[in-house]
Amino acid sequence: MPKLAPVTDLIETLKLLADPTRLAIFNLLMQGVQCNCELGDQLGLPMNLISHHLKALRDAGWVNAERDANDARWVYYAINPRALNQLREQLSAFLDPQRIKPRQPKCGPRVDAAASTRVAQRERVGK
Amino acid sequence: MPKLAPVTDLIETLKLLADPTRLAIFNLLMQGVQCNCELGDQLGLPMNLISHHLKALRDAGWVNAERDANDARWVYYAINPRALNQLREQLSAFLDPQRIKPRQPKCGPRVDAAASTRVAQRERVGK
DNA sequence: AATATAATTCAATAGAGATTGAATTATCTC
DNA sequence: GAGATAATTCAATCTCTATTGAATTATATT
Repeated sequence: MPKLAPVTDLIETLKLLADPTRLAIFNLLMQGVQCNCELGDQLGLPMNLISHHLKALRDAGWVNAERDANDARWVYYAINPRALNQLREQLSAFLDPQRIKPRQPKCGPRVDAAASTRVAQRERVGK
Repeated sequence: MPKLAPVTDLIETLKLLADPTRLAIFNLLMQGVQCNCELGDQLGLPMNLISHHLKALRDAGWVNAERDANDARWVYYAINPRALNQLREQLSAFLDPQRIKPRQPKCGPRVDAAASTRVAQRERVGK
């Protein structure tokens, strides 16, 4: 079991987003409120499949569901704006270029006096 | 085949990032240059697996590889800063809250005169 | 109450890709 | 050149989960 602790939160986020169908649904919701059947029509997919992915998005708290006030058979889905912001911040923090620091790899020949000596020796020998 | 065209680029990006092992590798590289064996040690994973994921990251242009100048057996891996910025921008654009527009779902009972009428009628009938 | 509609749930299948182990390549040291 | 070391490549397996089809739930209409 590898040491993945530092990224366990993020991986859940990314796995959720990384499915083509689910991402396409999410993308349509980013254009505004939609109902299940409308999503299915636009993507050419059956309702139960849409439902399945919407459940995953709801369980994660990314999407809110609301029944039609006049006819409760219809359910409208919308992006949860708070969750969207958290998502943005989570990714932005992870990908922050400032995180990259100058660094000496711990393995490999040391780039120090010893190494310089070795190089010098090799060059002499090579001649 | 669903209409996923709008997200085909992004899905490649996300699939690449959404694997726990690969993300852990990426995360270590975000801390600075590392060689294969060092990554394997820290994650407790075999070199060939590390290699496999590094290849995927290199193929995508996210990671650069450079051989040690003194001993070419060692290869050092580092995040490609340009690619990192593109990645950030791609995700940031997709998740931009500004994209969400007010919208009437096209299905469901119309929230218009007809609907109001229906509601009014139902209420009368219900009584 | 009976029928129709929107959506969800459930069980089974199928497919993608991560992991594993072995073989191979490239480079260095002696 | 022979042996050692870092890394990669290859083929086979295993696992996870998206998809599919059928059954079920919830609500509305007549």
